[in-house]
Amino acid sequence: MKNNIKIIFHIDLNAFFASCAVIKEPYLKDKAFVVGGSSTFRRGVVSTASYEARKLGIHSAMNINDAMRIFPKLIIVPLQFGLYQKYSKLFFAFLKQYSPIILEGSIDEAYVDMTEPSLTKHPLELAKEIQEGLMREHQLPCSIGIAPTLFLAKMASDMQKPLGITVLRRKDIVSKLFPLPIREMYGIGKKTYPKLEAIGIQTIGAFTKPEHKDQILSVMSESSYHSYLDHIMGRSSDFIDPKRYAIPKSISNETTLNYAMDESDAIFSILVDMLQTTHERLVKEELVAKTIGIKLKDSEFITTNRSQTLTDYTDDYQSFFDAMESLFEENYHGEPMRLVGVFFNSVILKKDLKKDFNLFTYQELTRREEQIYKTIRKINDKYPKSISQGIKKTS
DNA sequence: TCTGGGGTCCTAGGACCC
DNA sequence: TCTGGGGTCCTAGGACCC
Repeated sequence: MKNNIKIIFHIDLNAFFASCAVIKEPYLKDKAFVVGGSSTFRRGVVSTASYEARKLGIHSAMNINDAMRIFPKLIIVPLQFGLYQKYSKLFFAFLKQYSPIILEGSIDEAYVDMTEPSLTKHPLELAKEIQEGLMREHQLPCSIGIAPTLFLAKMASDMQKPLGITVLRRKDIVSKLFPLPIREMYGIGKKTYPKLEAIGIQTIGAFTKPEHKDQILSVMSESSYHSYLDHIMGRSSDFIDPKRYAIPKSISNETTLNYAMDESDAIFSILVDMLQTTHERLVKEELVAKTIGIKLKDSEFITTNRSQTLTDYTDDYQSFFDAMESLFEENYHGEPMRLVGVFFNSVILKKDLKKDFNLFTYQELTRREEQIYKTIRKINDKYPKSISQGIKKTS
């Protein structure tokens, strides 16, 4: 058992893109609207629905056309990423007033270690202050989960929306977490929950029953099973690493085409455009990458990724271009494509490059040295006397 | 109903080396 | 002579999340 129980807050901005839209266009307040889509091409999906739209049965990931069919007077607000970035920054800056130990879970959610602040003020009071402060200063409604681990805090913040505050202690797990449908568990997605439901696991509580273990192992690996079990029982991580996600591990750019395109030159020129914009971002953020790849989706929406790892980390455009060109030539054979994209993998900070390289050389030298010593030891074992005599001579 | 775009993490197999 | 196991890197794909 842990001696020091941590107090982790998970703070989730409610309908974040919709909240930003209302800040910018106050007339949207209390209206049924959605953010997302690309109305000019009549394609795309709902990114975020306002709470009024949700009452009508409109939800995120829904096709815009379907949403319009439900409510023809639905207002469609285009995505404005600059706006979200701006309010996201204000959100995290606001939280830093309470604790420096913050993990940016995504653009609109944060994990904060509130153990220290809770020594002088009750966690519930702190949560109320944060919730009211975000609303008063930035017009951003949020839900807050308070728990001893990151996972439990995340589950707790989901329990009351909007504007909820939920405490989930280890002793509350059976009463508050166990009754939830298994599909509401963070990490269980649309592929896994039907499998679990099919074998009779309907709730999070049922998942934990020892007599169900064998059945569950028929639909997932033993390591996944134990990791989910640890999450549920409050045995997973309570450590917040602010540096996690600070540097991207990959960056990418992709686009869905309006129709299935099969002109090789046209597809390649789109790829070149995407390489340019992705490469610009790489340089702007002072990153280097080692792997470049292309992503293609055919008219059946079957995805193919093809990548190539270069000999070294680099930000040299021509190297990426050449690799991309050969990947395209080797893998594209004239099929109609609905989506094309470019991605960089194995991304690191440019300033870490020297360090990494030195580390590599160091490891390489160490490895060679060890080999040499091994060889010497072998010889030593074979001819102990002559070698020791030799050493004596030289010393 | 023809289906976004940007990410993270995990797994598994093959190649290669020791 | 045959066989083996472990570690690391690369590639591809899948699941999941916002």
